Amino acid sequence: MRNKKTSPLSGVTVLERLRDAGLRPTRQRLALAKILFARGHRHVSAEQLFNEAKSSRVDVSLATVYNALHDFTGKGLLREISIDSSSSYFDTNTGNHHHFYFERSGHLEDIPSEHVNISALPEAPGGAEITRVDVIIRVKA
Amino acid sequence: MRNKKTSPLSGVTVLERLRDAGLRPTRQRLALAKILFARGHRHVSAEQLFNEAKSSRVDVSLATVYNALHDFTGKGLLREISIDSSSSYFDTNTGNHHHFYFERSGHLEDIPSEHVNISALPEAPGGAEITRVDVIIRVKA
DNA sequence: AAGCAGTTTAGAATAGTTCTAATAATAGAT
DNA sequence: ATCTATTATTAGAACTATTCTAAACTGCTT
Repeated sequence: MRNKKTSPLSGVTVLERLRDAGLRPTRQRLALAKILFARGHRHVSAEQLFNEAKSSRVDVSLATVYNALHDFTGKGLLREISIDSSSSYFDTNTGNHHHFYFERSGHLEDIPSEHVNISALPEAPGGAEITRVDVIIRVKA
Repeated sequence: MRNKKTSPLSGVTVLERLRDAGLRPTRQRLALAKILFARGHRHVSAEQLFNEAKSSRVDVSLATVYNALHDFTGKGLLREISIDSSSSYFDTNTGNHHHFYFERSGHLEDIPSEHVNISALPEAPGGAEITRVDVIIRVKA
């Protein structure tokens, strides 16, 4: 086996990120995490990630892609979004923000939370704790 | 032929509602519409509606339930909501409002639009038209 | 009453996701 | 380094929600 962990920047950082999250940095998880976190924030479906992995000659099964996405989500590295019941998206931006949803293309775009101002939020019934507030602006495009 | 149009939203009114929407008031659509619109607003899944129909000895196929839900949605009698990628809900309240989503039970509850105040909505990219703005408040219950 | 477009239906098909249980890899102790 | 217990990966089967198919039926107009 070549390629120990001599990769420039991405390799090591991604590895630390997995370790810090308490996830074993396996070959597959590292490869997927690199694809996910290498560049800026993105929204991916399981199928998309699976295909990208294949294209970059990373050999992972679809089940592993699902496992990784859920593991990452469970540890707060990703956030799951279901806008359209046909499939889920995973957002690498786990901070507080909202979304434009382009109905025609099914594409998502982040809206920084400062750009949306919500006032007068109602109390949750029975004093239940609010997990989060999602604002989805659907646009016809 | 009792029960002609004694209650505001039963029998005849439902029939008129379908006709006005340009939908043929078939036996099945009438029965489903009665279940949906008889009482106050509600959120139903296809499976739920199918079961309620069975319980009230209305003989409809699951395919017809799906057809009806989509036809009603297409004509503005219902509004589709996908919060959880596992299944869709149809809301008999088609007016402007938002939702509490109870994560544990998967239950939905309406929030009148007056109870949420959104200011500073961003422009849609490329001047695209905004179809609607959904606010989902997820609560841990 | 007759014809036809619009509906319904059972069951097959599909899409996305999860499960199974066998195999392999990792972390930590030796 | 090696051993071991634990955790991860995998192919393929299974599952769930939904859509499709194509044949039978119904409500509407004439």
